[in-house]
Amino acid sequence: MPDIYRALGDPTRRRILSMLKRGNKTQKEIVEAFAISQPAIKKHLAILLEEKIIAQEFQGKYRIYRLNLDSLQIAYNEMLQYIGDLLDNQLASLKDYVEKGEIRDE
Amino acid sequence: MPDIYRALGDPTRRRILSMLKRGNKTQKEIVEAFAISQPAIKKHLAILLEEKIIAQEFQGKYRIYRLNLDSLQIAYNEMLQYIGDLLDNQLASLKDYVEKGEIRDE
DNA sequence: ATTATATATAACCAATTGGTTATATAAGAA
DNA sequence: TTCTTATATAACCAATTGGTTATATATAAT
Repeated sequence: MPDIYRALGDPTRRRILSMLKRGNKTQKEIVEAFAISQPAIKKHLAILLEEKIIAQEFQGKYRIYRLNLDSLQIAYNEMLQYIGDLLDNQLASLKDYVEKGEIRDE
Repeated sequence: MPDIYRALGDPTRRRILSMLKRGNKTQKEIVEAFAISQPAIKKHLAILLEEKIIAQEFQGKYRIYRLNLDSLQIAYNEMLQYIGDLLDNQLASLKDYVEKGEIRDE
């Protein structure tokens, strides 16, 4: 199982995910957006890949990274559920409700 | 700021929180529920305290631990917001909606 | 006062993390 | 082919983590 806590447990990794939210990026583009070295970024990407939060595409000498929305969604649901339970939050069930389509905004 | 990812990043700590959900516990009770040593549990509790996810009460020779629901709620909201944004999830705003009281189930 | 119990602390260990610099490899451009 | 660029890998480092055992301290009970 992907460990979402590990994946999101670092602020640099969270910033990388936010970048990818706004569009797929090559490793070079990501490296340039940060003040740390290429190998350091590479390690963060490796962890995000390992936890299946992002995916990689090979295109010539480039590596193109994108969010893996499916597994993010699954991880999100689990966290929502776990912390929601701790808080006796009805949001988790409300969420199911929304997802089943009973509430639509379109 | 409390680091919720650090706090929840370990399965033993998540189990401790689930225990505390069902009622306040002394350190001894927590130790007895796990197969690891008292100092190991102590360290987990120290991290949870540090991140303000739990609170401690001194009662004679006992230490009584309880969930800190306030900071859990804040951390929860932040995570909800952050990951929700990544997913273009309307849940965050829906959540505000619920919290403002426009939806009631009682 | 002694003993038992709950918690705290110290010292240690192996693995992981987040960074570095230096260098190798792969692909594209001149 | 040579040069440049993008990525990968290796070796290193300090700090953190998650565990251990042994021991100290504080409180309560006999």
